[in-house]
Amino acid sequence: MKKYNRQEAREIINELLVKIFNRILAIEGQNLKDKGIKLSMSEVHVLEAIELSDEPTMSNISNRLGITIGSLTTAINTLFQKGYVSRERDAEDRRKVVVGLLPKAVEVLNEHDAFHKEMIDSIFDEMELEKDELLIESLEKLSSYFKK
Amino acid sequence: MKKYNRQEAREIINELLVKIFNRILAIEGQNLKDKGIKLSMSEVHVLEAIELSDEPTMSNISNRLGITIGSLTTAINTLFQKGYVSRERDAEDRRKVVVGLLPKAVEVLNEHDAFHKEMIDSIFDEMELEKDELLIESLEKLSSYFKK
DNA sequence: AATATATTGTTTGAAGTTCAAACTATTTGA
DNA sequence: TCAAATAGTTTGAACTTCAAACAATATATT
Repeated sequence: MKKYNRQEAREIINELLVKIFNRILAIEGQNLKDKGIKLSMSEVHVLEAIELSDEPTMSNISNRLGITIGSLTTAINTLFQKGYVSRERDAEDRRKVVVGLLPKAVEVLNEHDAFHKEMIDSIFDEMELEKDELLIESLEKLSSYFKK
Repeated sequence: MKKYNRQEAREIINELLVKIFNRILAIEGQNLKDKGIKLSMSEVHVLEAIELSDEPTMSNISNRLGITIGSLTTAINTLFQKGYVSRERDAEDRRKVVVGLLPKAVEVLNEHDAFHKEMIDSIFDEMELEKDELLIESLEKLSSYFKK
């Protein structure tokens, strides 16, 4: 196996961090277009964040996305207007707004999920990574490192 | 070592791809602010693309960035106006515009580079990844996979 | 050489994303 | 009760990007 010194390793990780994610975003965006889905990637991310929130209030969703509530309000406005999400005040605490996914949104998320699975599967297949326990473990470490 | 099945592995990679990149962007943006650099991340990316281009014409740079030439023109306009880059027509082919980095830009790129190195070093340190040849090799594969 | 076509960039108008700050409504705590 | 905290919305501005129309230069064809 080729030996990597620290400098090479750094450059590889650097490149990975800098370039790859952009490329993935572009690929995903193209996929949406190809399927005739009239949503931007950020709108899809909003839908994902709603799906993943235990209590999908404006605060929780915006927090998960790392944007301000104000920004989220405008995003939800258009998603609501386009018929992707519902919104209503919480009966218990009427300051809160609870957002819900309408069927149209669920459909998009399913397609998006399927696309992701396919992409990752093809990575595994082409790279024969299936049994790289160490890789997965390391990626998990990398992931948790950035959660802080 | 914990065993990961394909489904778990997929979810971890998925999460990595979806979330980490945004976080890194945010961290880098904050770093610029902290250092009093009045540039956005996209502007820094433009400078990086100029640095990495063998022949930094508008086409080459925009191509590397994955944006249209038109978009790049507006970006270069402001970077030029702020004194970060030079621009001049190519003497050989007067259709081309060759962009250059001025000292102010070089300084920013050096700082940005140093920050990246520091970030990756601290990942290595904290995660004790230094000797994970396999990880590096796998990341390289992952990286080259997305270059296609 | 003259003309058509291709290449390289710029400009313009529009849309999308985001933020900060001012504001409204509701809840909680003193 | 009344002040402070919390949850969201609105507004105005900046930034990023695109597509389409346009201008200039270079290359190919006749």
